[in-house]
Amino acid sequence: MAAKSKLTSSTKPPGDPAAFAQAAECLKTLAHPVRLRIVQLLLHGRYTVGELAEDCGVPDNVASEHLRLMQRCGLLTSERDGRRVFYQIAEPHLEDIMACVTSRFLHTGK
Amino acid sequence: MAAKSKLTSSTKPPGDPAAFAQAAECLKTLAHPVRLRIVQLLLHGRYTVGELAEDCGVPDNVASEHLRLMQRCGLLTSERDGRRVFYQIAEPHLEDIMACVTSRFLHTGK
DNA sequence: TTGAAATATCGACAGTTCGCGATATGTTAG
DNA sequence: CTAACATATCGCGAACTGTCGATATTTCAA
Repeated sequence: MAAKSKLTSSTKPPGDPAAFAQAAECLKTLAHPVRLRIVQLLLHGRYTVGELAEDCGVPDNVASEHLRLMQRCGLLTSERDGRRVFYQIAEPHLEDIMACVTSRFLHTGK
Repeated sequence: MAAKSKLTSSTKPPGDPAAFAQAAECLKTLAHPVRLRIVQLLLHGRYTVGELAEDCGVPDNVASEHLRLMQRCGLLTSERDGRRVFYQIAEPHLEDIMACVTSRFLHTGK
């Protein structure tokens, strides 16, 4: 049964490769300056595509694509109101993750 | 002075674009299945390049490149011991972020 | 010294991502 | 109806990423 020598590990945490793949995809979706900013904004209020685009300094269609990406990933949901579309946070853990990111990079804490 | 109408926001969180760019780069570095697994392992113990490579199911040189990426980003540091090289966590916030990721994707909690 | 082990580096390739311009869809007003 | 507005989608090209094979470096052992 070939007991592979365990050199340094005391106990290795279990890790389902598929779960890591999924987590990586989700993080990759988040790992973009504009998308991070969008998430931060949506955690604090309700915004239309155009408002998000303007704040981020990108054209509307670019913002729309970022939003679609995050929606496909399950991070956001959208809701139409007349001609406008409002996006909102769908994944509760985004708040925790953004808190980590914020406390590290935008030492907004304090 | 064109007071731009604030439609939906109550108060927008401040956001330094450069900070978001840096955060995004850091997250992007983390956003890879192998690198996530490596970080998880290093949070629990001390491993050589070869051990990490074997656990992740990738050739040694590939693991080495992933480690170098994370080192360049400031996430890890390395320490030589004979022919082996041990990597370790350099960025304290990695523990928090991995906790978020773990609780979402590897509901190892409970 | 020579050889083998552990890790690192390099060049090249396929695959992906990003942002753009143009166009398409959907909605409201006149 | 038509026109204007808000958002979404498509195709393209430039830039980047991940992986591989081959080679280089460092270290130990005999």
